[in-house]
Amino acid sequence: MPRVSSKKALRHQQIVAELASRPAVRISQLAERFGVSTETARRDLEELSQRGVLDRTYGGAVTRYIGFQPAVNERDRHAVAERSRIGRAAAALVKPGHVVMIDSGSTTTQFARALAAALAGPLTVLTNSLAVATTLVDIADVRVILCPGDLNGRERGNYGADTVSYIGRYFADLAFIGASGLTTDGPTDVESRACAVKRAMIERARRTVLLVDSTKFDQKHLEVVCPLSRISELITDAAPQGRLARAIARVGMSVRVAK
Amino acid sequence: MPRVSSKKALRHQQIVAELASRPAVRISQLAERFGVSTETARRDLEELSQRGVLDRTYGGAVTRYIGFQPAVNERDRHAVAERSRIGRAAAALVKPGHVVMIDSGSTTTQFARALAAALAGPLTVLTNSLAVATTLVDIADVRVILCPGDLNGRERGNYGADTVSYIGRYFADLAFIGASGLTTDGPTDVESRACAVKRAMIERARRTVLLVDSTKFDQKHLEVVCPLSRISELITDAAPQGRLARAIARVGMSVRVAK
DNA sequence: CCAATAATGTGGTACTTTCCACATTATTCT
DNA sequence: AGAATAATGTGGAAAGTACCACATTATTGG
Repeated sequence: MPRVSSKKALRHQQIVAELASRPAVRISQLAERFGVSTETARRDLEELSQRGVLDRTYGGAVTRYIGFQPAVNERDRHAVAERSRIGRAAAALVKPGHVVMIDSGSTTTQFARALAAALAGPLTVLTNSLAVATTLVDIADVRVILCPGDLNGRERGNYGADTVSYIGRYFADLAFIGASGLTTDGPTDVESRACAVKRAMIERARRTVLLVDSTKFDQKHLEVVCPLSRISELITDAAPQGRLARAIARVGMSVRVAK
Repeated sequence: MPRVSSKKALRHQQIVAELASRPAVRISQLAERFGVSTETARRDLEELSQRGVLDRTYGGAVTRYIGFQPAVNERDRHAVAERSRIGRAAAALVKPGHVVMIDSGSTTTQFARALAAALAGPLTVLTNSLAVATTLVDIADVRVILCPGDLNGRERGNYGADTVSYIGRYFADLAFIGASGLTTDGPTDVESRACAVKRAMIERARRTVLLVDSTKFDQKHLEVVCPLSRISELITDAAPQGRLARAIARVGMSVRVAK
């Protein structure tokens, strides 16, 4: 597996991140921004296009996933950048041959995009998210297993008893989970049925990686997903502080701040 | 006052339509297709961009509208009108409160669109197609149940043993099935796993409606889905002829020609 | 550390797009 | 019909992009 920190892979990730917040990029802009020749930028786009991550146009490229990313106002675009960084850091944890479970949500969708851009080698993905599924399905060597269930229109994901019991039939190396909040009691979410799906994934994975941006810290929502101790690793964009930081340290969770 | 039928307005409409089925258009292509100079095509895009309908790129434009469909191939694009008519006719069979199963495919996707436009009253939809699911999920009073399975990238649908056994847990009033061909032996398909899913739906539905356009008549493909006698109704765009017509009459299948 | 390989840059040519001013051709209004 | 206006085409210069072969510079694996 190529090092995620190689210059090329980094550019690829940033290109994908860029396309998450705007519909098109231009080769000349990319070349200037990355400080590389236009030829290199062109080769980047060519490669990503080959892998099905984006579509080439004359002079640039367009995103292939229009339909999932409204992201218009500046604040949203900012959040996209944070989530994209988190996604990239998380993608580095995935090794060839892994079986991973991916929750639904905007952060995990960014994670899927980063994975699509960075991945080389076989991978099996089980998810209840349509966005994650469609992002990864065109990538070579990736097998996507989509969970059944009642389709939730807002989240574009499957929930319900069927979803939970289906997940129970699999084992995974890693589960990547999002949440609406992270408290000293554990991750929380506004939606009960989403919590049940997250729990099911956590139960069936050797390790659980929680992906939340720092705005979620200390946000209490309807339901606690699981105790902090069930989370193996936290990936976020800024280090937790105070009580939350102490609670995290107490349970021995490793924290990675994506930069 | 701008006439809607002016050449310019017509081009504008066609450009927008084009961007509904592909992510990007190129000025040189548009100029050639419309038989106008590239300068005119450029002015078209410039104007549409000004009005917020699309986003300019170097050499072309990309759609600003979110929520479109996965790539359809060139051949499919031509038969859109026929399939749309078939879809509308099929939608008339669906009554409030029904439980329907919908196969994956371009014709059944058109059917889902027609259903979304025509529907009044509650409906439960079980499908293995991501396109069908996303088309219907936002419609009020429609419950969408998405089958599990291995996601097939080309078809944007779920297939496999899980899909089949999941379908076996439900009962439906109607199953809407597509096929690559229709012969005197029954509907045929190029893909074995797709056949298995169709069979499962047919098995669990009181009545089965087959949606195929007339270009599929007498097309033999890899595998026969089921005998003709298992199909309750055929909806197509032109009446079958010769042996096929006689075979259809013999089993008492009703035929509806959508116009 | 060296050799092999991957990634990147360079330079040149051919092609494409942009932009602009202006000519030409519809179309509309009275 | 005739004038005014809108739409479109033309041509050329400037800029941008694609493509290719090859040189140069990392990076990787022994």
